[in-house]
Amino acid sequence: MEGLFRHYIRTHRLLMKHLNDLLEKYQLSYSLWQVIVYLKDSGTSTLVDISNYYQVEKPGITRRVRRLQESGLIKEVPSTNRREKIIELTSEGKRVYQVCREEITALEHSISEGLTEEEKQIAFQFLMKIQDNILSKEGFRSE
Amino acid sequence: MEGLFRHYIRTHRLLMKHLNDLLEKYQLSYSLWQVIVYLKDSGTSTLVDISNYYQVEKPGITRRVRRLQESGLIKEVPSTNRREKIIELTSEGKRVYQVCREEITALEHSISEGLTEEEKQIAFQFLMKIQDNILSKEGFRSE
DNA sequence: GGTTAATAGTTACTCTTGTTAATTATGTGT
DNA sequence: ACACATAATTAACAAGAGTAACTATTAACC
Repeated sequence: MEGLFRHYIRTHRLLMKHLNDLLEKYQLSYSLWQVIVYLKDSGTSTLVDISNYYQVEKPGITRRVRRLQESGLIKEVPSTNRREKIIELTSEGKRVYQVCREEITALEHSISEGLTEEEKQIAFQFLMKIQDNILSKEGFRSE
Repeated sequence: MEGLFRHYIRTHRLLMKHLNDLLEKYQLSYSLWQVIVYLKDSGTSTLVDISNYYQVEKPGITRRVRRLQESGLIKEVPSTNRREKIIELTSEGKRVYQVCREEITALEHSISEGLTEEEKQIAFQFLMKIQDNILSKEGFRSE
């Protein structure tokens, strides 16, 4: 299968460009969107949780969270633990999530046009398999 | 197909990390590797050709080419046209290409382990279809 | 043929994102 | 009580991409 990964990476660039164009309208980027999605799913979270989930170093998450806090999309939840910072979406954050979610879903549909459910299913399995293989490779060198 | 694109992007991060780790051993990165691959396929090229192919702005290509020239992997080809710069791989560049090519192919195989040719074929078609859809979307807004 | 317009490449600057290392503050375990 | 681990932050740095402005050269056209 010649060129599979090359096309994978090439397509990624195109996709990200569209996603970021879309999110830019809301003063967001994909990296900020990831935090929003994570909070939408988890309700509340610490920064370390997000760091582990996306495998991004903590300083990166600190920056993302600061920017989202500044734009009023997330807020800190009062907690007895004064070491960790627990955050959640504000109501404005939830609203923005909904709006973007719809736009992104529409984009995804238009991009998947002409593909059958079965093809998408196999593509999904392909991704999961690759992910597994990479992660198990990493496991062997103890990461 | 819920989460298809999320997984796509997530997997991309993992993949790039491995590719860059591999290329780092040769003082390369994926962005430099792209130029090498393009020159391997095309023989000679101008900077604008590369810029168009990868859809990266010209200053980015200028930077990549400068770095590759400094490390002696590409060189300028004498030409009558003094406006455009025609470049090609040096013999050292071709040697490095071969070495990296083998390593990358091995990495790709290990990452694709457990997938049938048919599955890879469908995944490839999936990527091509997405690419087409995105590009035709762009076409409509005249890019 | 000479002026105008387009093109190739570069430079300077900015932005986003990510990394490592060091620091502070707080919590846990023994 | 003390040593150790953990959460978060700051600072410094690097890779990569983008825009705008500029130079030099070529192509186009009247």
